[in-house]
Amino acid sequence: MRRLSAATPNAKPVSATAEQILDQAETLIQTRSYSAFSYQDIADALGIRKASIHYHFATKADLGVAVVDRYAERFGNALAALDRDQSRSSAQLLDFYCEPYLQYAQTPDRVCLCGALAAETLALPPQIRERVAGFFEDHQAWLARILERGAQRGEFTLRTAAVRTARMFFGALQGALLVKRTTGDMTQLKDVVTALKSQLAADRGGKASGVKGLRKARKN
Amino acid sequence: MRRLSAATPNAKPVSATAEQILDQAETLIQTRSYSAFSYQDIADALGIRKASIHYHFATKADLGVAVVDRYAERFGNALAALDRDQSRSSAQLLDFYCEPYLQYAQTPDRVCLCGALAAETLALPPQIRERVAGFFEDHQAWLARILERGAQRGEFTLRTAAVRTARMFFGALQGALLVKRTTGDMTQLKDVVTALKSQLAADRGGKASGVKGLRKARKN
DNA sequence: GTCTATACAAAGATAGAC
DNA sequence: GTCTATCTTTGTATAGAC
Repeated sequence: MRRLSAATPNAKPVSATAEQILDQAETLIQTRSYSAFSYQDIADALGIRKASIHYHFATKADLGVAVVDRYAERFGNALAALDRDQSRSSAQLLDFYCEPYLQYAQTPDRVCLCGALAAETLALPPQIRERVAGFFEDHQAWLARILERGAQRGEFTLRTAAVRTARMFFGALQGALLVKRTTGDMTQLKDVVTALKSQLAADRGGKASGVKGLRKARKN
Repeated sequence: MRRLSAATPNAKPVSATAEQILDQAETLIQTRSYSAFSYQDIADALGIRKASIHYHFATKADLGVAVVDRYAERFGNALAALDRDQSRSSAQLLDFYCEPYLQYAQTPDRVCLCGALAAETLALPPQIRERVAGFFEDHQAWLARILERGAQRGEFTLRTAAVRTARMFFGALQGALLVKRTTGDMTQLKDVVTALKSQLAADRGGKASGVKGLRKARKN
């Protein structure tokens, strides 16, 4: 288990160029994968030379780590903020969570950075691999927390343990994004989000239905 | 939409070596991705030279296409057979469908071939891309058919249209497999399968519950 | 069908001038 | 910080002998 809020003391005051390199690398990993992008791609995009990139990020692994850290921190901060905000409904929080996925789905070829990296885990430097794993654990833990809370408030009906539902929820979003990009069918992601929400819709029983739903699904 | 049964008239009588090459390539794509594997990897594994591989598969793209075709056909045949078999319950059919995912999950580092390829769609030769898209469409269509049938028989309660549920189901399996491999947590896949089944569990209403469940979930 | 040899391009990375 | 130049390795692919 890892921490979400204090992900990294975002202390690093990276230069403007370094920032642009990170932006490009992030996009390239999301669209073409880590293995398939090169320093040359970034150099071309920014109008600089390969060697200049090595000044900012000595190795490709260093660059990859920096990209994932920045990405995870951005998400981590947003999730931590949502976590603290007790004013919103759990359903709203889930909506917020799905937002980035839906946004990526509107681009022709972007997926979640960590989803893309996960598909080539064994080809990744270990430092990157660990961070991707941490990202997954953090996000699924966050989702489980929100689902649990929503069930207690009677907003949702969980048909199995919150942790399991969270894993299904997360996997479905990641998988759907990959499918969407390959088939080009924009409705893929929307359909999955709709389906996920339908599964969670509270039974017409009222307040205690969340707990009731959980009980009903014994060891299931 | 594409056809499942007559996927390819599996007429090709490939040589023993070609078969071994396909096996290795399939495994390498599943574990390391298409971009990250090379003819050298296969040559090493089989104890032959790179050049020999080119005799069987002129280009890497050709090899990739052959791998995907064989993989899709294997699945396609199995699904078509299940489709024809009216004796099994829909729940059983879904169990069969999940089997390969659970088996991959038991290996340390294998995922679905097409799931792996989807993550690097833009780095793939178009012929491969198209086939992966076809695989996704076929499988989701198959799942939708089974879900629809199960709902009509009262085995399942669909909380939204079968097509949407199928997309959620498929995405969740694919996503979970990727997450599982990265985190190394064997329970990931089992949890998701459990969660998916819980979502489908028929309401205690009896026969007509499938249809009822569908009605209830209006435009949701 | 498999080998050696080789061509050719691209990759990640470093040295050192400016 | 960015450049040119260069090194080294690896990748895909071909030619031609066996």
